[in-house]
Amino acid sequence: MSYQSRKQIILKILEEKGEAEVKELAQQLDTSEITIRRDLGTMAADGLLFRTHGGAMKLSLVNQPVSFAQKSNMNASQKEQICRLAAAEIQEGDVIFMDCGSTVFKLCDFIKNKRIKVITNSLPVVYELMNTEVEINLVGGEIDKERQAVHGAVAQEHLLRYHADKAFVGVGGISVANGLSAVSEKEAEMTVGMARQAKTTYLLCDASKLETTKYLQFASLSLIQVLVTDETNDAILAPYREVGLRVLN
Amino acid sequence: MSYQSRKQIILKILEEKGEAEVKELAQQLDTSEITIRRDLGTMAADGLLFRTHGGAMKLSLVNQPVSFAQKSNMNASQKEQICRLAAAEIQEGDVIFMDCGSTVFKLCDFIKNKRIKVITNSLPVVYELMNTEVEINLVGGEIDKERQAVHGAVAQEHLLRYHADKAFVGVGGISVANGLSAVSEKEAEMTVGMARQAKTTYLLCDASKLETTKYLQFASLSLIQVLVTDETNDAILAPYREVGLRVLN
DNA sequence: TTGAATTTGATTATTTTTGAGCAAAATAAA
DNA sequence: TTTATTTTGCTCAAAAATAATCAAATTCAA
Repeated sequence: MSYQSRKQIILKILEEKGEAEVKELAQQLDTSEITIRRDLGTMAADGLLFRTHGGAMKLSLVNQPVSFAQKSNMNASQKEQICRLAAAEIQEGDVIFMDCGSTVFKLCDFIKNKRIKVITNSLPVVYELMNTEVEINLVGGEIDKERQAVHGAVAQEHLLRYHADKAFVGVGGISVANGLSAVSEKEAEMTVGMARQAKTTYLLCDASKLETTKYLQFASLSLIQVLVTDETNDAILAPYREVGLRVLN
Repeated sequence: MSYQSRKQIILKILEEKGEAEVKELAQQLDTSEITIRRDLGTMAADGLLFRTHGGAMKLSLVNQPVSFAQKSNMNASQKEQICRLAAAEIQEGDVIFMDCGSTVFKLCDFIKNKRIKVITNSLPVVYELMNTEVEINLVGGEIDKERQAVHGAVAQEHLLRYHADKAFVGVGGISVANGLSAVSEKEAEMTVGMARQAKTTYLLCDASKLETTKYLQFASLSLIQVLVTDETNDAILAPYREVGLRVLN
């Protein structure tokens, strides 16, 4: 049996079991341990597996990339509903902004198969869309590790280069009286930046944020054009409609 | 039986079984082993199959695309040695460029605990440094999914805003006669951009790339100041020293 | 038919692959 | 830590596969 054949079998075994020992492989492939060791050596050099003492492991078990654990599992069903509504607004060929909020992140699931261009400052969004049809443009600048996103002056200037059909943004709080508010200046800055460069700005906002105000009030309601929410109580939504907002729910 | 008829049968057998041995084929086609070897040789040259020792395999079994993760694990120990040398050059407080090569990526392991600032266009580098002390600045622009990196005109302009103490870059090939060469215009552009904005440019280059030239020749040796390599043969390295390069090995 | 070109097979030399033994290194155990 | 065990890397030799060379057989075209 040739090296190539053994290689296929070893990879298959690793794929199934995750790891394997030299002895075990030698027995299964009916060859000597030294041959297996040599095989594992070259395969490790080719980056096909991770060599351990006494055996080998599947690569993905060793160097798994940072997983972007999103807080997006909170209120998952509400967020999904909001994103379903938002995604329905997106046309093939659109250029859209997506900011770094957890609700906006969920939108990824609904646009993976659309042929659109996404401009974002959110690393989880980039990661999520990496293996899809979507073209991605990443905002450059300093990375805010806490938010897993790019913020700052250079990021703002980067935004100015682009114009998009739609911007999808999140927010800390929204109220008819006080407009939009945020918990972070950075996020507020990015929200404003994207909204200014987009024809239409969609605010994705679950019911718990309606009629709340966070510490930083940063823009009036006129910054956005569409409010997408899971709130069903028309008494709460009516005032937003009255000031000219389109409301999707 | 003619070569053409044997060729059809061999291809059919490979299609069914995935692989076959010379002996086995000689028996089935009622001919000598040397003839089969000759057949397999020409067929492999024509790209119809993959030649193994003792036989042949179907191409689809062998030609799997190599991912970035695999590339970065190829020749891992050489790359580690190179990166250890490179990392020793980095001082606390430095601002450094890192490009999107797989050798440069390995440098991440050695700088995680340094208090430095990294400017990069490589997403794997960003992910790898996300949970470390390192401050990260991400080059903005269009994402090249194949290379998992940012490239293009906007990325170039982004680079111009920054100056760094050191740039750590990879390359497709390097030779005293032809200078630096690459397999992709995008990578070459980024390499030049980083080198121009850095006081000192370090080329991380494993021995296999020394004295090779890839299809795109994009800069002379004067672009870089330091060559970091695992090559130990001074006869090969001497010419680089003679033209004024500092060589670390 | 003749003769040139091609294909095939045999023989030998070279290369590649494999396995064994032993010292060095790494891991586990005390 | 020290000691014992396992695993590995190394060199060398045997075996297998291959390449190279040359001769025989076949094919093809006048």
